[in-house]
Amino acid sequence: MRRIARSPADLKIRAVRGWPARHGAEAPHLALTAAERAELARLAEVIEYRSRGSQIFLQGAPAGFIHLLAEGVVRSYHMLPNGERQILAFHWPGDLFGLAENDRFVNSAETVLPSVVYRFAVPRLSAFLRANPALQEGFLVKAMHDLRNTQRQLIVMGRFDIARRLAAFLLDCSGHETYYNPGKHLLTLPMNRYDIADYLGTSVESISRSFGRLEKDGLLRRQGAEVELKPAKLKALVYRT
Amino acid sequence: MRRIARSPADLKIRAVRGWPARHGAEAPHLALTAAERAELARLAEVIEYRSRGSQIFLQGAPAGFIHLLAEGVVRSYHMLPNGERQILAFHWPGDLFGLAENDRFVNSAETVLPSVVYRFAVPRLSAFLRANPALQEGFLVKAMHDLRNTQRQLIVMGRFDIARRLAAFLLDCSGHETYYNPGKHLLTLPMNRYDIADYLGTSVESISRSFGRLEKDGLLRRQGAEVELKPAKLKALVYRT
DNA sequence: CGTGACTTTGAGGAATTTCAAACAATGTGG
DNA sequence: CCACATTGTTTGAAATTCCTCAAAGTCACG
Repeated sequence: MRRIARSPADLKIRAVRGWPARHGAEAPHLALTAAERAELARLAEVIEYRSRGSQIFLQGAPAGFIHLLAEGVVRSYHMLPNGERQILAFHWPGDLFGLAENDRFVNSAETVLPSVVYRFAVPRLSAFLRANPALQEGFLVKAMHDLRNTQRQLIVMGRFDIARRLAAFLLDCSGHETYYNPGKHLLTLPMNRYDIADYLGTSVESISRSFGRLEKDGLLRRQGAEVELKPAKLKALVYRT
Repeated sequence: MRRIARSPADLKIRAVRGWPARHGAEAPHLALTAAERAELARLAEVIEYRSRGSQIFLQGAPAGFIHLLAEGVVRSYHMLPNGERQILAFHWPGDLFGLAENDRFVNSAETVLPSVVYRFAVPRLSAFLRANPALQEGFLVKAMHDLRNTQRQLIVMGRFDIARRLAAFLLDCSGHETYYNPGKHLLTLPMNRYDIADYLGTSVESISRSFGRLEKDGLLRRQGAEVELKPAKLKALVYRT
């Protein structure tokens, strides 16, 4: 972990409004003004994590900060007393993370890849948001965006079998163009099978078998560390029947 | 469905801050001023649903409103193309509901019991929140509260077997004193077994068998429509091992 | 008192987990 | 640059949980 300088240009918040402000195609990121970005960047400490699996914070620790991912991939997870791990979300650039309850982090966060994080002290950020209603509205929009996504995941966990969960997950990942080549339909998964299993509420073995099943049925092809997707067929599995 | 007059006194928002504003015991509801309550009540239309199972809105319908439950119990659920239903949340008085995406409701909502709902037109509410940063902060706090709860449910669905899911659910319900007598440990469940099954991602039969299992193991006793809980034993099952 | 909605029980079958082990990829020190 | 250790992935077989189908029991209400 190391503090570095960074330009406000890459500060962004990934969220779409549920109720669009104006109609038409909805941008995947909030429209922040240059001034807002600069101010936010000034408030934050920028932290670079140089390796995979770096701890960003631990559940139960005093929670004085809000985190915004600038670059890389992060996992938020919760450990149960028996050692089981449930990954609650993978975070991509533009995502906020680090929910608290009673001033303690509810979950832990670790890098999946080397990452860069903006870290905001809560009191300073709150004060700033109170003074900037437009930005605070942006944070509200982001929270509702995350709520929608978490609810969607709840549907997946409640009603899909493992192969279908995996298909839904792969389609989600393919929404992040840094790791997906839409021309060749080639997905480079940044996380390993254990991560996927702990995210989808199952075991590594079941994930591996589901990959096998989807491959046998022609919905994807494993190619070393990469996966060639057949998006139409995957969607048919996820959304039909 | 009927529109009725109602006093702003019962308008409340159920949420605890993750990062308490001041230290000490955290109130279970946001501290709204009388003026804020009155203003909000003035903005809203009050709708009374006189029977169980009344549709409040349907997924896919144009989403012009935010809903705030004043009285009763409501379920938010999502229907899959094959007719399966996943209940995403039960709402209690003080809960906001009705998430949208692209101006359409993502989920449906129905009353579980006769209920009273404040309905806010989105443009008017947004304008009002923009002009009242303190209230908008309250809505942000509420959204993060709901996000925490949804994540907790994700842990339950991802890592708990059915009996443990049920135990966790019953403990959640016992947090609502309208339906729980803490002296006698007597819980009056407002929803039926189908609702519980569709919330916990399982079948009615499994719910029934889990009730049987928990009863046999002495964690609860079924008494007609009510359930006598042994909270300590239920917590031991949910939080240990 | 009958009817429909809700709940419980039983039995067989399917999906998934668990345990074990082999296999593949990756990185490190000699 | 290779040998070896480590991490990550896949496969097999047995055990378990849960689902599905079927049916009986229970409750509330007109």
